[in-house]
Amino acid sequence: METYQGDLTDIVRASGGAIGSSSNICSEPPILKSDWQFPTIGIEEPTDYFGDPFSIMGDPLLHDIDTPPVSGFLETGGGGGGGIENNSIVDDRKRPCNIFSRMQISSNPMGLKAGAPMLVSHDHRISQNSFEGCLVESPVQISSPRNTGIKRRKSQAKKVVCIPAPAPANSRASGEIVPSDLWAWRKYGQKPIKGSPYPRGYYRCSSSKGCSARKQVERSRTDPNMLVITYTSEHNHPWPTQRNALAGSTRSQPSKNTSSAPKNSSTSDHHPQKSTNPKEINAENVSSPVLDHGNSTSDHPSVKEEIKGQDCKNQIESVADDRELSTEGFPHSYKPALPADGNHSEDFFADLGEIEADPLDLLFTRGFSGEEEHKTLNPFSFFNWNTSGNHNSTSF
DNA sequence: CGTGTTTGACCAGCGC
DNA sequence: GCGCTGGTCAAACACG
Repeated sequence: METYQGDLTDIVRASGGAIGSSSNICSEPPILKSDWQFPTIGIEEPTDYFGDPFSIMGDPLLHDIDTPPVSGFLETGGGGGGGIENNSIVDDRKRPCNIFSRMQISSNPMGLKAGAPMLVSHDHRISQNSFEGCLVESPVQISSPRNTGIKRRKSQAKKVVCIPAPAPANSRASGEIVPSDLWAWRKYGQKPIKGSPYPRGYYRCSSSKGCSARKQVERSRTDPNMLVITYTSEHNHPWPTQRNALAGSTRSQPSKNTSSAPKNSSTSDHHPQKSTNPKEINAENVSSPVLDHGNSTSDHPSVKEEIKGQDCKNQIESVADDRELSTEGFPHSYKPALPADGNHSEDFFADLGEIEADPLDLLFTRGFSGEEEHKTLNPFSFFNWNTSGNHNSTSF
């Protein structure tokens, strides 16, 4: 459970454009809508542990939960693909503390087991306002077998987000997709998944040493253009003021990797290989820091709701309709768990500015071209994150 | 030196 | 209980 802030954000971002397009969401590059506006939910104070800005918000999902929507909720067994397998989360969701409770379970984005039940919730509050797309929540315990007592598959809560693979811009030459987010992620493993031509990459938050936030990135089996990101655990720290991860990350070309790349190449996964370039790194990380806590609101973009076993693409489409994401895919309501002072945001983004091609960059600069500068400078303004909870800043 | 990626091996959960 | 599979570790290596 951790904050998925950033991650989701990224996702959103990545998917954002896609969302706009109906059918080809996955393949098409994000399209920015000038008229799009973030939802004006005024989340003002991040809170909850980990600074979940959304903590203050009621659990949108609960609503759904209470009212069993279409399909049952999924409970992820943790295991298999994305962990979206079982259903049983409901109770947990109601828990205030459970971030995942806020999340929605998406259908099997990955095209995982057909039988796997997925939870879908449509909370308009979320979906429309926050972009939460389809998050899958599964009770997952964060576990690291070797580490402390976290158990692996069993009950870890997971959030699954399906997002369109980042457009070429974010992708590497190799074609790898690199969604980016503000959180620093370090890849600690990659494994081929049975039944899927694409390998799954395992990432852990490197923004903070103690952070247990993890995410899994893999391509959708059904739609290679879609990336399925599964978040596990929450960030135990606010959000990276600095991207430490970037430090060593810059490998323009994995030397070894190059060689190794080929291995992966087989998988053709985009995400898994993060690249060396900070940019790439960012890109890879699908989520955005901000969103994490978030609820999943940030996810929306790609997130689809898999109701009825539709595959991601379909889901996404539906989502797109509902939510008109910004091109960026930022969650409307999402607010980063930043320190109250606005300075951080600036600094933070300032750094971002350094990253070329950074999705964020694009968002703030290109995407919103024509907008007021301050917006560009202050990303949060987009989200109405001002303490005042303004709505306007969000309008693009 | 710090951080990231790659990759094989290990371990545990799960299904039969 | 066994085998399969997924998740994580840790060594080796690369980059700035």
